[in-house]
Amino acid sequence: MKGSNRNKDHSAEGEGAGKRPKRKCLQWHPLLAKKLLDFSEEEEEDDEEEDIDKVQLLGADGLEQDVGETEDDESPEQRARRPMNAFLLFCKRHRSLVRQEHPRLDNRGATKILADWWAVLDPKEKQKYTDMAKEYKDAFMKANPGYKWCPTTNKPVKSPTSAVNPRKKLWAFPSDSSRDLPSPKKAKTEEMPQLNFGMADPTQMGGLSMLLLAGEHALGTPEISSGTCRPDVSESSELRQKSPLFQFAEISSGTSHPDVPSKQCQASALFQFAEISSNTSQLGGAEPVKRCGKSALFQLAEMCLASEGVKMEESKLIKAKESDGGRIKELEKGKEEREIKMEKIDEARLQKEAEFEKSAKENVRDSKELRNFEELRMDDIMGIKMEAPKEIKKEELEEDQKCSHFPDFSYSASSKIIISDVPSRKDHMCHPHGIMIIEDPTALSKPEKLKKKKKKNKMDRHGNDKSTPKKTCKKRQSSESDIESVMYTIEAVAKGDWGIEKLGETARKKVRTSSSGKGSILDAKPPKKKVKSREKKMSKEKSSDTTKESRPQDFISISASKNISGEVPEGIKAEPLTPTEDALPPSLSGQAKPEDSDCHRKIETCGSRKSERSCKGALYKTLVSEGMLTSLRANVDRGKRSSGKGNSSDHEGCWNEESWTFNQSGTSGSKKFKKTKPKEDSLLGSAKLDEEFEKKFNSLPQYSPVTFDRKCVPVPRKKKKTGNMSSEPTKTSKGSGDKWSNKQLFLDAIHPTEDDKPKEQLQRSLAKVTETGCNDECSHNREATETRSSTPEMPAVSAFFSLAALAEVAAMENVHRGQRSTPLTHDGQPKEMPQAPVLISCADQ
DNA sequence: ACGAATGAAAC
DNA sequence: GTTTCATTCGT
Repeated sequence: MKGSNRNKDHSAEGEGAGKRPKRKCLQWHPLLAKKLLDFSEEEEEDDEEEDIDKVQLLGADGLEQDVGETEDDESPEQRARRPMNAFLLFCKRHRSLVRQEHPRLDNRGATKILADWWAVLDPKEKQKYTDMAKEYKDAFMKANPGYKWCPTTNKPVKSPTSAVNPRKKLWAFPSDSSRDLPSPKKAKTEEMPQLNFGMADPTQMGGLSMLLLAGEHALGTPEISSGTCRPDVSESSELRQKSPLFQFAEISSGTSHPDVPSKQCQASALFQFAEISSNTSQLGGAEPVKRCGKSALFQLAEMCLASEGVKMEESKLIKAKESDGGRIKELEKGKEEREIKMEKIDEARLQKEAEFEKSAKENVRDSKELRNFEELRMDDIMGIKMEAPKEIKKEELEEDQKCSHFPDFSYSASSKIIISDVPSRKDHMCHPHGIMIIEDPTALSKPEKLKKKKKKNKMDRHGNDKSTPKKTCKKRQSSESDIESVMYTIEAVAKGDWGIEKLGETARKKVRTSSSGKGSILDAKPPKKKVKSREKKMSKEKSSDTTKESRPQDFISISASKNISGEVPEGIKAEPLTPTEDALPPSLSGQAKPEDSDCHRKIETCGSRKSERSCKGALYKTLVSEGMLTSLRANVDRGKRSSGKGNSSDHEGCWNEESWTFNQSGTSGSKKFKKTKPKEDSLLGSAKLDEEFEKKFNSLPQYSPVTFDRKCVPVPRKKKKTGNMSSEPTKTSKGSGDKWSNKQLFLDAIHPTEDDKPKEQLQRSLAKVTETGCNDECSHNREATETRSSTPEMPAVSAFFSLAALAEVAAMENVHRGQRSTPLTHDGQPKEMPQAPVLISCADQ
């Protein structure tokens, strides 16, 4: 939160501030705000017409707004920014990566690099950006019919009132100014979003504003929406066909759909998505909104609490106390019941897991595993829900399931990231199953982990890796994270106003504060991304806990990020844990995973049991030595900074933040929804547009620097050496693959502008890690991986690490940091290389 | 504010 | 063809 807004946008809110805000756009006045509130309250469903009238009135008051389509000219405020072109989109998406690599580079330099990358970029990939740009443009135009790109030569514009906007924006745009605002930028301002929101709507929104309000209102009050909405959605057909963005634009503009009511009901895919993820309410707008919302969230909260409780117990066992305890204790108090629940759940999970493992073992194939895993997960979820609900009434449960279930499913499909073993050997090493699933919902782990993790983990690690009861571990892990997640959830709820009664006390507090009135709804949006992600995560989190035997620590969250935007990185978990350790028959293990794991550990004890830990340790050491951790950290920090924005692409940021979630959920999710139920409401016109935009934006592929690097090896940035690039299409494209490939996580070494050394080192180290001690298979596999480096000599510049591995490392790092010394690695040489160029990027489709 | 890049649009 | 501006942020 904090970081994000600083940029330009504040202007909006504090118009007074005067800062530099680029644009003033129509500003939002406090007065307006009031009005806004009123409106929201009063009507939710009034017809558009009325709304419009009101709007007009408002407009009159506050500003002039011409709703008219014609373009008007002058309104200074409006300023919609022209849509970004493909290259800009690309820049936006990758700039952070570039910056990471080259921290010192100024933007210009970064831009150059980006240009180079762009030049090198595979046409196919480029096309994606182009298409996105086009789509966005179309949507934008639709929303702003009269919009002219250029003020025409005359650009009197600036001069006139130039004062206002620093930057640009002069032209007018026609009708719905509202939309303009939403332009990507604004939307971004994460924090202020509310403000922005408000700003836009009241005055100049025109009909749209009303719609938006109504929509928002609806959100706030599920019942209404539910009543009005129709499940079917007549509109859907049309809408569906169009891209969400487009639809959104239409809706917002009011052009296309006459039906007010339906609109209200239907939220844009994005919106829906968010809602769903949040569990809040209106799932489909369709039905039983209320219950759904609550239940899932609620359950989640409970789960968290429960886990917390468990954790506490364990922790006690381990060590009597923790400094943090206070909070936890409170939670604990009431939560015993939950604990019980958790236990049950756990049991169920265990069983399932066991089954899963078996199946997994049997099926070496990734695909199979994946499937199984997913299924399993689903089952788990189901089971959990089923069981958990005891308290909850059956009816609610059922509904919840419907609601949540569906969403979950979709999410899981879309949002989960599954990494197959194949790609990354390393993963295998650590995780027998080899399949990693990253769930968005994972939110759990991160935040808390930090705090607690450090403490606890230390303890655990020190003392008993093994000793700790399996359960505990798991629970613990989840628990810790859970708490955090809960907290987040709470916040989210607060913002969003979801009704979460039960959440912990803590939650309430927060909620209260934030949720005040209608505004709250609005508020919710701003944070949208975060909220969404969290929500999503929440829904699933439980499932993630599964790892039983393994120790919690293993999981990793890439905690570092935690602070970041507060989002949750989510947990990344490696489910599989260690078959090797306990029960796997050698034969089975031999097949695939175990060995891999062995590879990792090579350093420590190759032979005996290679626990994941050892692998981790090895990895950690390597990373530390190479300075990779440092770079990761840096990235994380960077991520914090930019956290709000969509582009957060940064590694950690990625996962943590939206990127991951977003992406996944975004594209696929939205689409699904759309198709399924297209609801697009007019609700938040602009907001949606933005959201859609962001969603899409996030879904755009992000390429690891390595990719580009390879392409252009030697040259200095300046000219694009097209030659090289062209030759090496390598993998850039591959990332685009639809399936999991998209989601693969690449850990790449980025070469510093000109420095090759680091890179080489990194590579070497990576190779070491991977191969050392490994059987042939390991290396073999590695090669097999998509990544194969183009040049045989450099093994793999980009090595794939499993998320789990990374997470583990991160966890270690945290510990390390906390203690100052690396616990695991005694010798660990935590030296930090200035900037080890390591990037983790996720490519989505 | 400026600039670095690319691209789209309006000249 | 040229001019504007879209994004990003360190100077």
